[in-house]
Amino acid sequence: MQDTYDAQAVEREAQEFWESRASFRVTEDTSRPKYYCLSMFPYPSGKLHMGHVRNYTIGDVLTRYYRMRGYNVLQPMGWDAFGLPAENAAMSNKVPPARWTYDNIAYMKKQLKSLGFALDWDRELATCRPEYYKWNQWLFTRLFRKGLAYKKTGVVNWDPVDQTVLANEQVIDGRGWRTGAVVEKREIPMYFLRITAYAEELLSALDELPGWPEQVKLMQKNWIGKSEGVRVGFPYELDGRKETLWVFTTRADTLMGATFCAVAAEHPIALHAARSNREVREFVEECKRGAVMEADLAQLEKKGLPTGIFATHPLTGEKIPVWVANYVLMGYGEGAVMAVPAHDERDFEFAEKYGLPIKPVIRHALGDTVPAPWKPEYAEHGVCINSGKYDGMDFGQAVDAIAADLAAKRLGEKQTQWRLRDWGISRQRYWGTPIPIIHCPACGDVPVPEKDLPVRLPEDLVPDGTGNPLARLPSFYETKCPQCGKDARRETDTMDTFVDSSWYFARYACPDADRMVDERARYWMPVDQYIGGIEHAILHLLYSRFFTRAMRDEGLLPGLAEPFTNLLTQGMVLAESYYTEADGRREWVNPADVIVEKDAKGKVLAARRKSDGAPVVYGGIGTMSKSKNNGVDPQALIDRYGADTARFYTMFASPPTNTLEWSDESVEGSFRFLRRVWAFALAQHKAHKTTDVQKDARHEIHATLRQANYDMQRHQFNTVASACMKILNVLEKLPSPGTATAVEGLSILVRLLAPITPHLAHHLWRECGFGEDMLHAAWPEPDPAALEQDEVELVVQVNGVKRGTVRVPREADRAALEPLVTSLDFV
RNA sequence: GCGAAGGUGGCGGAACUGGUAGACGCACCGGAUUUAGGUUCCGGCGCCGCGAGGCGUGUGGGUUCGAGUCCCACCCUUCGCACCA
Repeated sequence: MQDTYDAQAVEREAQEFWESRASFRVTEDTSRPKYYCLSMFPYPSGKLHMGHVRNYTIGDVLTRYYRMRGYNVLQPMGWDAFGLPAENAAMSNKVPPARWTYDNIAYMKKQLKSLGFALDWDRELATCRPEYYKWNQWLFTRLFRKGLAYKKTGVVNWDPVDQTVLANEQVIDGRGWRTGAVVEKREIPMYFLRITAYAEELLSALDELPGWPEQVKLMQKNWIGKSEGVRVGFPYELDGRKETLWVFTTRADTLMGATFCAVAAEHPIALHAARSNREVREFVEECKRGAVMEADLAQLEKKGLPTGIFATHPLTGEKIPVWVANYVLMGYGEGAVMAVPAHDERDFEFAEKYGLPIKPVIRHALGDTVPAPWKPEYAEHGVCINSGKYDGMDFGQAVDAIAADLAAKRLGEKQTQWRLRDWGISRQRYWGTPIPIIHCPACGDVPVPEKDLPVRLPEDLVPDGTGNPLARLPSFYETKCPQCGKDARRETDTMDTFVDSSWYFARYACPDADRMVDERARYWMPVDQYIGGIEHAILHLLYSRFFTRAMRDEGLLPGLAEPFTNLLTQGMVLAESYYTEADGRREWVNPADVIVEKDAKGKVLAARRKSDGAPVVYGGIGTMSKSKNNGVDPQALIDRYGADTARFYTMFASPPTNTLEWSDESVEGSFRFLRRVWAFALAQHKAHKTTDVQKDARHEIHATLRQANYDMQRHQFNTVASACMKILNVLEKLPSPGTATAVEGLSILVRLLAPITPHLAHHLWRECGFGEDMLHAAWPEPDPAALEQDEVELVVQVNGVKRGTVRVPREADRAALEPLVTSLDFV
């Protein structure tokens, strides 16, 4: 055994050992319980970032932990390889996205291997390969024939200078990121997946996911947004034609207080008014400017204009004005709302601003009137007033009565409304899965027949930022109709990359299958533990739940509804940022190049740049980003301290679900700990062995182990790491090496460390003679004799009234304790 | 704007059911060893105070014998967004 801890040598040796034995290759084995541990696959952006290291270390700790407990564990890895950054890189480097992507994959794979993850690389997949995206296309054509995929118009961000569609990300403050031009909304035909067909099931099944964080389930529930209400019709006339303006409301009890209606700028009424009224036309134009991002729209000042059109109130017969308003969205519900200013905050503000009538129809906690300013009580349920025959009814009675009266007039009925909308998957971009549709002038939209799949994406194009190069490539889009054989045009839009990531977990079970998935998926699915960033709490996870059901209903995954049994959402990795300021311009300085000065108590006094000593300003803590130059390259960490230190640090520094704030100093502490472990093991290695048992130390080690076992179960890896440090502290204080307690303590410590620092554990396990391959060493199960509590709980009473409990060590001398609390009684 | 989560020393975090707040690590301070140290070891370390003591878990209230933990209001930070109907 070497005198000093040489991480690089230890890690090389362990990795070669695992490689030579194919330690992590797994097959279906029905004799053992299976455990499918999956981390969200990376986008091949170039190199690993700290978020990857954290994510995959969590997965690897669980993988190795379950392996040591005898499970048949699958941990695969692949690449979410389609997407926008590859096109951007292509534009700046003049290299095809494919080339850039494959180069990145090769480099990042090398990095992942250097971290020693227990991955089955035989199952690697990349979504940009035809063998993979063929099945995106295949499933799409199946869903298309079923009507679960369909075409309609959707709204996109349009850059009028580059004549191209922009992603939300490419719109900055309402302008195109390359051109600076004000972005416009534009409606274009797109393909949608009918996720709303599964809305009810996606919602109700959340109750049967005990292994998911409540927070994520709640966010999904709110996202799906089931609401029970009434669809109400307001008749109106347009150029002599009788029409009905339909709105949806959850507050039909307030219908008698509706004093106007508001429609979206894209609504037919608004468009009609725009033709004859210049003001309305300008307002509609104004609403079209700007991006489609809903978070931005929500913060716009509420504005509107009367359309000059009046609708008839379905109950009173009164004429009420129809306004066009920027806060009404065409994509939600009917694109129109009825406004009840007295009992809705937004309508209240709007009515106040434009002098529209406010008619209270509900008795609320503060009375029968609704004086400004707005009070939340106005929106609460109450008894109807000023509502004619509905006076005195409560919410439920009024809704029932009004819905019945509307139904009698054929102007309404009860309806369930969902917030969830169908999923638009068309992207006017090159680097994605081609949508397998052929547009035939005679036959219409024809799905590509199975025998012609995949529709291959040419891999040698270089986009230039002015639209999809596929649309300029006749050899791609010129084709024949598969039905009639006449000239036809192939669809050039590609799929949203969320399609790729909505089923990859099932493909890992059978990466070489000649079908989308085969029977091996029945063995491995569902994923037992899924790990990934909290930022995917809604979209990716919801789409995956939808896809699993769609695949189930295609007969691909019989009986499977939920893809992920347990979900762990890791927190973001954050870092401090610093900048220098000159002429009002900020230059961001990487934290690695900053020296921080502290006072005698460790408080930060000042910071300066290493190179020239220039003072730098603290820019706060935040996610690692290029713009703030505060990224920490994990490769530097691995090169300097080794993979085990990187792994130990990321586990130890913070509980997995919290944000992790980067700290160079703590890395050093982790490395120092591993070196101490090495030194202790070396001393045992050299020592003369005795059978001496140090009772107190042994007791403390086992107590710490029990706590660590418990913490591992609840995924508190940071306290497991702390437990390792505590055990070493105990071991180092033993009077002499080589005792039975020292040897047993070391074997416990190494086994506890094995999931976190597998290379070091592997090496010490062999050197200290515990066995050849520690992957087969059982996780230390608590000693049943010691399982009895380490502490006993004493109930403290005063005059017979329970005043709490006191925990004392089991060995504590009760007689010695009693005098300290003479006024109390122990029970 | 809406939905979700979180605020504990100089820092990351412990504290399981309401019961000694600050485990473990970092930083910092003191000491020892060392030719030296960005080494190792030992000790100290919430704040105020010479001290006795007082104050302390974002802020302000409340429940309780007892609150980091439960309730109400507010402030701040982070994540998500297809705004609300």
